[in-house]
Amino acid sequence: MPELPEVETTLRGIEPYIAGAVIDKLKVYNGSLRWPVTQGISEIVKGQRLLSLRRRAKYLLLQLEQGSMMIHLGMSGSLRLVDKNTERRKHDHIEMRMSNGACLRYHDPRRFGAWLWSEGEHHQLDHLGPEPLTNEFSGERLYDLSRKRKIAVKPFIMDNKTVVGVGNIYASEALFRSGIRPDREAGRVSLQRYHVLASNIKDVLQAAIEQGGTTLRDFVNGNGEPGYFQQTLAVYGRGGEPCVACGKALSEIRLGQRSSVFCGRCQR
DNA sequence: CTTTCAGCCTGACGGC
DNA sequence: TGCCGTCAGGCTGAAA
Repeated sequence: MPELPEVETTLRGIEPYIAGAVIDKLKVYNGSLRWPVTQGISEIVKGQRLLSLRRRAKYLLLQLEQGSMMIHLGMSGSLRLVDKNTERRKHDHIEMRMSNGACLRYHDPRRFGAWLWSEGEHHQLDHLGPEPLTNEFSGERLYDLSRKRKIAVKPFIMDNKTVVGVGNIYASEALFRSGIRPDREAGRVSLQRYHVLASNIKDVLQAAIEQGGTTLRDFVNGNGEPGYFQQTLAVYGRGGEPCVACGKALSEIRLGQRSSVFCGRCQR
């Protein structure tokens, strides 16, 4: 499940091999993704130079001479660079061949991802909050946005309007590090504690991005799946197991349809 | 306005 | 062995 660090790692992994090259061919084998892949995209992008790549939230944006392609990896998507003769795997839905020989394949078993072209803005980006690793995202922002909000703090920080790129794994870990219960009302967390939380969100994401850097070579003839799983997770996926800090069995509840694991002693 | 929730999809896994 | 139900989860859009 790619979260922001995995998307950032994917960007850094593929960018050196395809930026500046011309798209020779884009082949869509199965365009039935989260939204249908843009009609006629192969003809639109053929022969266009890929000018630059960037990331916004968990979206990858590929700037072309005319318009841009926006890719989302959804729950199970990945991109990898392969030799063009490599046999296509099951769930390899899109292939992009470049003038320099690079061949990029989009793999997505659950097809929750997206691959769209637009001449102008991609409206999915219209109402996104700030990037977590910028100064726009801060404890003050969390505090200000949460006043009088009854929503639990965990779904509050996972809301893309609050801050982008904080999925279930990193929300759970950041709350544990901050000693805040995930089901606490967002409006009942102090400014001081939101400072700590914002700082921990930045730290866990930054650490994961740095770890991702060690797996970049996997994007060339590798599986294209960066190793977020290598990161030590204190609570995520550990319901019932002992807290790494105090030993008490970790609690597991559901918030906003997502499993939430926390320590009832360390988090208040 | 805020909050909740169904639905999209496949693979892994547990129970029988 | 295989069948069935459940879970995983980002995001949207509709309902409450």
